[in-house]
Amino acid sequence: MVKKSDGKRKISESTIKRLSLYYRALSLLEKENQETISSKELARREKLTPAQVRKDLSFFGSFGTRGLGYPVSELKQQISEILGVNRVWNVAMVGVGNIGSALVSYKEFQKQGFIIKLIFDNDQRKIGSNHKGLIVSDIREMARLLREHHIEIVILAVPAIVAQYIVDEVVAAGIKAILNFAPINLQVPPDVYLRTENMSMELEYLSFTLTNRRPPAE
Amino acid sequence: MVKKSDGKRKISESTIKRLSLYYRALSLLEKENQETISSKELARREKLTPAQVRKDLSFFGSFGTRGLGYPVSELKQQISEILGVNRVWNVAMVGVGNIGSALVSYKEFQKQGFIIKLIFDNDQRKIGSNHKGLIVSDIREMARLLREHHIEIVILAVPAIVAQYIVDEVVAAGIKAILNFAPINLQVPPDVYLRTENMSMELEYLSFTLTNRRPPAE
DNA sequence: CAGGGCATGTGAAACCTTTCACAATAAGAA
DNA sequence: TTCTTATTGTGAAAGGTTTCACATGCCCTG
Ligand SMILES: NC(=O)c1ccc[n+]([C@@H]2O[C@H](COP(=O)([O-])OP(=O)(O)OC[C@H]3O[C@@H](n4cnc5c(N)ncnc54)[C@H](O)[C@@H]3O)[C@@H](O)[C@H]2O)c1
Ligand SMILES: NC(=O)c1ccc[n+]([C@@H]2O[C@H](COP(=O)([O-])OP(=O)(O)OC[C@H]3O[C@@H](n4cnc5c(N)ncnc54)[C@H](O)[C@@H]3O)[C@@H](O)[C@H]2O)c1
Repeated sequence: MVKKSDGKRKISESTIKRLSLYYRALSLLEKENQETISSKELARREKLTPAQVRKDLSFFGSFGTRGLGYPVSELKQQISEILGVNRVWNVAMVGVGNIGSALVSYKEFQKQGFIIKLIFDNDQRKIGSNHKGLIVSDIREMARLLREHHIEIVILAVPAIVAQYIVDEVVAAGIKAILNFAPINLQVPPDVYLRTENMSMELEYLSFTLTNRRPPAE
Repeated sequence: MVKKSDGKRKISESTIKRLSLYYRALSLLEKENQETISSKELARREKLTPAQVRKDLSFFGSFGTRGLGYPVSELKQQISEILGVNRVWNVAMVGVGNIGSALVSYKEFQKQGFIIKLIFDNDQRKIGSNHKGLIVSDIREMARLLREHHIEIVILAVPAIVAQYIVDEVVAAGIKAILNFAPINLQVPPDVYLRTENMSMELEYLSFTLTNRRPPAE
């Protein structure tokens, strides 16, 4: 039994992120041919609590069997439907510099169904060159190409200074989902989903914990 | 007046992450020679609420002036002390592949005081080669070199399959802070701070929102 | 086919975070 | 100096998330 019809469930960001963790864990378990898994064991593997695992899953349905646990393959399939990763997403990369090229070369994204179809830059020396089988397109062709190739997700790896400008173009081209790597707060209309990956923030978080940690046993 | 002595304040992860945002915003404001900023304006710039900004800052002290706002340079300085970014951190990178090289080439980290001093790999073809002025060291020398160069933070950019093994070595070498890019849940002792940057999770989050978004006006 | 054991699913409680709302108060005007 | 205006700093309220605890119910054994 899967809850589908009640369209106004408010699922929290943390629940969705944990679904990603469950999905990854279940993929590994499936490879190991394990047939079922308990919330306890799944929690242990992802450093969570069993109650949290059960509560998260319960928002979407009842997938387990009392006394036994969850069927690995079936639950994985269910979560893939919830996350929308049971399909292929057409992705474009904008900015083929250090981080942009690294991401284009990363095969895991493709394996997970995020297929980078187009890559853009404004550097004449890069336009036309080949990156892992993809030809760098001119940024001036972006709006047209995004539409023609039915791109649904854009990854932004351009300098922060031009990021807002590019976002405006991307939004104007009808894109509704953007993953941004520039360390800047970008403005988008409410129907566009934006996630910003901020690596400096993670380093600063480590810096904070190192700085403010309890002094080692006085 | 700065709260310093009360050592058991529990500061939430989200507050710390927002401090990073404030810090970045204040750096920009300082460059624009703005002298003061209100919680209202700071909130607007980072898409937060004024109350949140004030509450966050109030955990650490009273930095503002009623009726006027916060002094930009002074607040920036205070936050840099809180985050521990008013100093230099010695960093090592393990794994000089796609993402590792991209991060080593990224000058912003150095500018922020996170200085990559050492880079490691186990690939004989890479060991000894030059990346942005740094020579790739043999992973077998890691424990010794980490100590000799007083490294405090390690960035992990190795394949997931070897990540736990490397973490164990890094921990054995006395490192207390690790930023991990491998999509795997790593085990560390309680006195070691680990942050994992999971880009697939962000793409899956976008996939979820695109899949489950309210259908556009029926 | 009955009973014990085990793990789910879930309200309720506990806990944590954000927002509200206003007294306090500094700056600048008059 | 006193008044006006603006904005902080912060308890209290509201809202959200996690954990607890247990009834429920399926599996497996005998
Ligand atoms: N390199 C990293 O490890 C890293 C880490 C965290 C964040 N970032 C962020 O990611 C972004 C890219 O970083 P990078 O190191 O790859 O920089 P980079 O300079 O190597 O790459 C940026 C690319 O964007 C292209 N570009 C510039 N303006 C453009 C435009 N108007 N249209 C299209 N393309 C344009 C450039 O030609 C270049 O190829 C930056 O915002 C940076 O802050 C990078
Ligand atoms: N490339 C990306 O965009 C990207 C994105 C997200 C996550 N990641 C993760 O980051 C990690 C690195 O990815 P990548 O694309 O750079 O891979 P890569 O294969 O290009 O680089 C990995 C590097 O680690 C080195 N290495 C392997 N075993 C080692 C060992 N035992 N000791 C020292 N070095 C060792 C390899 O020689 C190689 O240089 C992976 O875990 C990947 O899942 C990468």
